[in-house]
Amino acid sequence: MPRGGVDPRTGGGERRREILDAALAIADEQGLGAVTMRAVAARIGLTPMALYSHVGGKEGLLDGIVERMLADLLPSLQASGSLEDRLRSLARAVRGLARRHPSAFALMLSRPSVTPESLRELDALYQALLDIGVPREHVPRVERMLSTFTLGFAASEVNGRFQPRDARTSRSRLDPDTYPAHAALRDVLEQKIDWDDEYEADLDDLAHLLATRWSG
Amino acid sequence: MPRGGVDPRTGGGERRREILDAALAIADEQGLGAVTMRAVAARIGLTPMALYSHVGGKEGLLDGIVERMLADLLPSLQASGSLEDRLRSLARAVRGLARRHPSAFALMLSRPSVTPESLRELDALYQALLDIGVPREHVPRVERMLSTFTLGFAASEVNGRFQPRDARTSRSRLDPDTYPAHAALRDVLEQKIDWDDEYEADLDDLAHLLATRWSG
DNA sequence: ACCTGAACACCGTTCAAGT
DNA sequence: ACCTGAACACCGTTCAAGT
Repeated sequence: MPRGGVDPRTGGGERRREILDAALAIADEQGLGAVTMRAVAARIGLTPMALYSHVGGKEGLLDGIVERMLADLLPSLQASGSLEDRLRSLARAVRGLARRHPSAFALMLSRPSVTPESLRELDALYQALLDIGVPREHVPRVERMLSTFTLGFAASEVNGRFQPRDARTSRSRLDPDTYPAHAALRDVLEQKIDWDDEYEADLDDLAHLLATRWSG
Repeated sequence: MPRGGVDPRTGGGERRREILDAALAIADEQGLGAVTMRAVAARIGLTPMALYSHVGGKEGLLDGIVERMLADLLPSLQASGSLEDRLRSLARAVRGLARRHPSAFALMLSRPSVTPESLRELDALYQALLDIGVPREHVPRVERMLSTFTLGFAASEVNGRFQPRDARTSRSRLDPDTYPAHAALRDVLEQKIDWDDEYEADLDDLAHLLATRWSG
């Protein structure tokens, strides 16, 4: 084992960045399944084996993709405005990230992020929650709750979990006896959904929660 | 194309169930990556090609795994007690499902579920939200918000997103100048987290939201 | 330090054939 | 209807070798 050497999974360098950008581009164009050591290498004119010293292997390659995506969120942290505006700005940035990288975004919910960039983002979130008045001992938990919802919504949207393939047609033809609530909500369920509006309404609800939970 | 035939991806039968159970068992024992057409076939003494008439291919196999997991949630719907108790019971069942099938659970966030079982679960949820007093036009959105959080929390927990590999050691050694909020929360961040407690606290928050949002 | 080339043990899936 | 067997075009990774 290369004990004294540089960790092959995190070693910096331009080549590493070039590799990760190629992997992300392939994911965007052809899906995560097309992100292959061979395909990534070919896109930048290398042999598959050349990647190993830069990303360590397939798993390291996927970790690196998450790292690159998180870097995209940094600018939204410098947004000005009220605290709530900055939280909303970050939440919107997460959703925008999911729409830019719909296939790769799934990785965000499955891999812990411990890069310096993500920690800075986390720190800004902690500070915002403290300033809003969330009790110290609840701050990490509330951050996890908000990030879980934010990531989960974006992932659900881009993965199509919210849009069953035959939703509008079959949902209206459900048997009212076995699915009474569907029948009662039939007109609501047949409405076309604007996901921008839905997301903003969810953020309103969460802001309401933060505003009322520890004030009464 | 077999236009008049039975859809190969949804065709019932004991063999299909046997195949899906084998796939889920392999996912539980060796991870989702080990769920291979060849491995699943071998476990029940078949040739890989024999699976195609029952699940339609690799994608259909993964859809089937979701179908089998959702079936596990049904019993929790018959729970008695108050409406809030039944919602909490379902939320706990989702988390329990994730812990029984940590590897396969990731599929739940990426695939829309339109099987009859999942629709019945959805119907019960709609009814509960209506009874609680959520306005008709908000019910589908609130259901999506709650299910997104519930699935996202369970997925984050079992995937390790909440537990960065070197969390307790490195988090306490962060530079206070670049990570001021982490420094301010240092004692809180060093506490050991009980995920049962955290989940219940989150459910309390969401119940608070439902109780206050449309009453004032 | 960085990269290549050949080889190994795997994949999912098509196709023609059996009963 | 259900299953098999051989074949095809892929994978990630090891290893020995080059510069």
